[in-house]
Amino acid sequence: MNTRFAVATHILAYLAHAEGQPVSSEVLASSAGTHPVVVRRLVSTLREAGLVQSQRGAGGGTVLARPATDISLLDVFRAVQETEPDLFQVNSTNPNTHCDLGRVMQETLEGLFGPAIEAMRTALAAVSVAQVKQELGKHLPQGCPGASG
Amino acid sequence: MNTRFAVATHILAYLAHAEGQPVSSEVLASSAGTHPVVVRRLVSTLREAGLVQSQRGAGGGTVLARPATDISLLDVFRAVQETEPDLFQVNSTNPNTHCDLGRVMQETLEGLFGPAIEAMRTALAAVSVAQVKQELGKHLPQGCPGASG
DNA sequence: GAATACGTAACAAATTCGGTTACAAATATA
DNA sequence: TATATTTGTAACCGAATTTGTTACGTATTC
Repeated sequence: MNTRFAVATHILAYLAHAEGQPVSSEVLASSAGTHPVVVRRLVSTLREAGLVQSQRGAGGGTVLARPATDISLLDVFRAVQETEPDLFQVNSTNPNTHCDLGRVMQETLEGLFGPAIEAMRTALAAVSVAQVKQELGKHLPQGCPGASG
Repeated sequence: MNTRFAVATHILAYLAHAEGQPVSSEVLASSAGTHPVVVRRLVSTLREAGLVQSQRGAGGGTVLARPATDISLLDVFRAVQETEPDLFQVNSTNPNTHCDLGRVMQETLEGLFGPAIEAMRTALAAVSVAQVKQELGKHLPQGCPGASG
């Protein structure tokens, strides 16, 4: 799987910590251990999803579009995993023409996987970016930016 | 994502329907709309996981290693998704050395994603291959192999 | 011994992903 | 206005993954 979900969460947690101060893609990239352009790509996606806002030019950067308590991991997941409906990709390439078993199998599996996906969504929806930030603070050693205390 | 999970489930449902009669990779491939070697590769994985048994030679093929009611979708998922623990891959490549935020973020996300993954596992564990076969029968038009009635 | 069928290695084409460079557009500031 | 900063995005590369395919050895039945 790709790392977009994790990096996006990383970015959002960082923005939550910045508390409204615009953060540049360079800083975010440095923190997440990736390239600024990768960050900008991700931020573009997050912006389309309405999770962040960006400002060009000197002193610009990205800020959260709404309180961190109002952004769930499900929001993030939906934003960056454009293939979310295919989490369990069911399409077995070329379904056999014989009674169209392939299509039927697809329908059946979708129905059976549904509860699994729904369960995961529910669990993701229960966690906010604010919580992520809070957890991060707990785990960070003292003296680090974002550390509690 | 890859189609292995879906194809593997397809194969197992077919084997459940065959009720102990060995099924060749050619027949399975035809049903799943793929190549016999692809099936054999998958079957190899399922065999290592103890879900099926194979017999070489004329009249050979693959059969379920235990009752279809005792094989859950979670078993299948675990067997074919060797990257299961990375369902939510957290590693953001090169964590920044600064306070090792990358590692901390990884720990934090793993802790927060845990419940989501667990919820999905639980839901997958609740569905057996026998149920898949049964659902398939319901969806198949009458007169097709496996159709109910 | 011949036919059947699996087991597996090897390879190619397609896709995906992350990183990188490059450059236009926007914005603050001197 | 001129310059520095920063985003937005296209383009490309290399690595990895996935699927399909061929090839061939091995096991089993007849």
